[in-house]
Amino acid sequence: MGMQSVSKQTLERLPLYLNYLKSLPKDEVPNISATVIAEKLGLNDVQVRKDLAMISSGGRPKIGYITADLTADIERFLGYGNADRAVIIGAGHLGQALLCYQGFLDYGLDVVAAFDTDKRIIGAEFGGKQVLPIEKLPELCRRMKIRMGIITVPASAAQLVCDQLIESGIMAVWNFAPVYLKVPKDVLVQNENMAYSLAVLSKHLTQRMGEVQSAGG
Amino acid sequence: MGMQSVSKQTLERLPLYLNYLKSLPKDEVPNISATVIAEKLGLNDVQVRKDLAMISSGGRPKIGYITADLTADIERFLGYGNADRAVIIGAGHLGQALLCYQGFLDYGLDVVAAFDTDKRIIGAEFGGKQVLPIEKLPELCRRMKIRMGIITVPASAAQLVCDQLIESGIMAVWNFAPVYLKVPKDVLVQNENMAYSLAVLSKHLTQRMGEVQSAGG
DNA sequence: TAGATTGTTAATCGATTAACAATC
DNA sequence: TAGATTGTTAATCGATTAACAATC
Repeated sequence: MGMQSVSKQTLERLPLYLNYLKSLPKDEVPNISATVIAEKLGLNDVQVRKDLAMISSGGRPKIGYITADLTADIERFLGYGNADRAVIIGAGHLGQALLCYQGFLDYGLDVVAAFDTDKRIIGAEFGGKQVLPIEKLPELCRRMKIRMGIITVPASAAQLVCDQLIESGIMAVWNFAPVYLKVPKDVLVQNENMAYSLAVLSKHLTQRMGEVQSAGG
Repeated sequence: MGMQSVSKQTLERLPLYLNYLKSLPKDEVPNISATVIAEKLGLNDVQVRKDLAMISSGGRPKIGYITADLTADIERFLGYGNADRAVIIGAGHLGQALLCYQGFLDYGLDVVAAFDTDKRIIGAEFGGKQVLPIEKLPELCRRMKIRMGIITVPASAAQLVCDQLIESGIMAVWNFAPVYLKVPKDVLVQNENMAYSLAVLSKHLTQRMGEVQSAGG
């Protein structure tokens, strides 16, 4: 048990475990084993056990983990509960969708406002959150000690916006624009790059198609 | 050179290379080296060279690759050009945002329509694409030979929708719902799970904060 | 007890990186 | 030519998986 740093792979699996634990009928499954979690999620059981060992106070042989405690341990580790505040830059379709998404608070993210340069959209509200002029970004970030920025502008504007965010004190950038962003090494960029996903999906389809054709001919 | 199967990591880096190549001023950079690409994208040059060796006809010592040829090779490999057709299930905010996004065609994806169960939204158009009743899904998928489905429904409905997609002949699922989807092993699920990204970003912020505090105290 | 499950140590696997010969 | 760059072979690294003793 401990709050030591955890590999990126482990960090990405933790929400998956949490998600599964929360899907269990309440109070009906007091204990849960790594073996069962692994099986349900299509993973290796030792891997699950190692991941859980990093963040929980441990399970008991034959019995497994206490479901409620494990759930709480993962949530605490992921920082759900004390949400990070974030701003969105770019209030187009995607920005609006993210502004309206009510579920972020459950994942420890509190989107406080959006920024844009388009006068026609400044002042509008989406999901109860305002679109402000980009000029107000530095002051608001500093005043509210905001450390996360979400980039939903077109690719051509993304690096400029990223620079402005860093200038405003942001330490973590969630980038939805399909570009590589250059940042200082203490700033983390997480790319939600749809082109990556599409490449993987598309290649799978092409390969499947090839197989079917070879099998047929 | 060859169309052999490529690791997932390589597949995810290819759009990054392509993106960089396209950002170069047209006709002004006839040749490009793996060394330069690696430097600009913060990667190892041997890694870039190995990735490119999988899909290109090769570069020349001292000169590098022919920019235009390399660009074309990556696009061909990723299947840009002959787009995969896809349907979106769930025409809420995120579904609408994806329907409206004009850039998918550039990435080899042609979204043909959306489906929903909500009568108030059925018949509406977003980005020139219609929202149809979910009942019409199987027939349309079969008739148009659609093999990719995009899930943008709430978590609670995602597995049901996924089953319907597979029933309709879909082979690749792009899942935006924060749930693990159970599928036959010849179907590929690519999760665009924002909880993963948020976990990585949030942990970075927590660790940075810890460092700053230790440095200060 | 018997056996399921934990947690750890060792082996395997695959991706990244280093070293280097070939070449333009 | 000299040196930058390619492509390949070998070494390293880290994550996954297997093996196994401990334990409830």
